[in-house]
Amino acid sequence: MTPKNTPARQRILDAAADVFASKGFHEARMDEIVAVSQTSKGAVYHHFPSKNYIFFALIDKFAHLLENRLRTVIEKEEHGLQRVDAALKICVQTFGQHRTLAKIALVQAVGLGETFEAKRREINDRFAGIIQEYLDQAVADGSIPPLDTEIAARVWMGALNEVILRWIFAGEPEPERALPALRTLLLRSIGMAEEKIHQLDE
Amino acid sequence: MTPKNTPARQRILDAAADVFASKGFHEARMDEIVAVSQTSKGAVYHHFPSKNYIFFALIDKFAHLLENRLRTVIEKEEHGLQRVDAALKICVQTFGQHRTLAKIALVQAVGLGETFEAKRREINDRFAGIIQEYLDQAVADGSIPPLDTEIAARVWMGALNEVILRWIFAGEPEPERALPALRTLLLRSIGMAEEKIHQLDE
DNA sequence: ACGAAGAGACCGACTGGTCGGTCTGTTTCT
DNA sequence: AGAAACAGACCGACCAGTCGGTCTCTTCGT
Repeated sequence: MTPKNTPARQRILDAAADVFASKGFHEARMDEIVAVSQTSKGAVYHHFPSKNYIFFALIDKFAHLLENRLRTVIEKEEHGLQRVDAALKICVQTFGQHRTLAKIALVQAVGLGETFEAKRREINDRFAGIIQEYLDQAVADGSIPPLDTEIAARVWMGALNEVILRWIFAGEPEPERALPALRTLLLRSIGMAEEKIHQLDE
Repeated sequence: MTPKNTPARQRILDAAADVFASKGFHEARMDEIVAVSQTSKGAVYHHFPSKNYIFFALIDKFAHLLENRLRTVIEKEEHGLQRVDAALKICVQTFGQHRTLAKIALVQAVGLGETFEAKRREINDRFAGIIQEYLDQAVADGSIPPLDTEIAARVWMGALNEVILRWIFAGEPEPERALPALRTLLLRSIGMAEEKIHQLDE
């Protein structure tokens, strides 16, 4: 079972998120997490077995949150087009609500050792898989012309990733502003008819 | 002036590239670079002031190589469409020829401290700028409809990045195979007319 | 021609600060 | 009382970088 959330435990997680997000995994010092969380070395190691574990926990938490939201929102919509729109919106919204976790998952989790990389790839692939799944449906029901959905899924992930990243670092363009442009670009890329795309703009 | 290339110096750089690429910056041990390069601690620190410096040097080298090739190849072509095609090709080709450097630049350089991140962003922004520049030209000469070229440039970078990354880690799909699909997706995304895109397929 | 003197490449044992993690209490619940 | 939660002093592995020294190779005075 997942461990219960004592207030201290939560404070530690929040502190860790802040420190990891701003310093990166290696530069983050356990002592700083201790300081920011206003607890102690003892408390931290009472609740968590290691630095790695805390980092993993944060990433996992975010990945699950995003995946659940995505699946929920997507299943609610009927047609491929609305699904895409809803999915993009919920992604941007979730990243927006959790900037620090987003930064950890997208930036700080990259370039660590093989152990971390495996985890990261696994999550990455799962999301690419989700996108591909729905693209395949869209092809099957004739909403879009046939295409290499594997590549398309990667292209979409990369694009979204980059736009979010840009916002995390530069603070602009705001996702809410970038979203329509992004949506148009992505839908066009898979050959969606121009009229259909503009249906969403009402 | 740039330091002259003694054989030892070059061996150290090559070794560093291998070790950094496979282990990441922090996990890479100077002792391993020493071992792989078949030199010694003294030799390494005789040629380079620090671990950071070597890492920077490798990234810079690759970024300049890529930028030069890009500019050369692009200027050689007349029309927007051919330029895009040539640019994509040379990117993929360059990444392909330098897998280890590519991995360092795209993966291992992420999530290090503020110092590294600044450098990385600077390079990233420069490339995004290049893409945007040519997209703006294409809009100006009427090859494509008006659009938010800043977002479009980021989308392109992200997409290319992700596809290359996927290949670096999974070994497939081969860029040569992925390239046509990628090209079609990207050109469609900016509203290039379908007939024009297919002109490239002859 | 040739040896001394210098320069620069290179070697590797060693060091010293750093930081994740532990351990011995102390306090606070139940 | 007993256990869980917490505090913080302390440990010791680890590793980037140092430093005294060696080994060529060139240069130059005689």
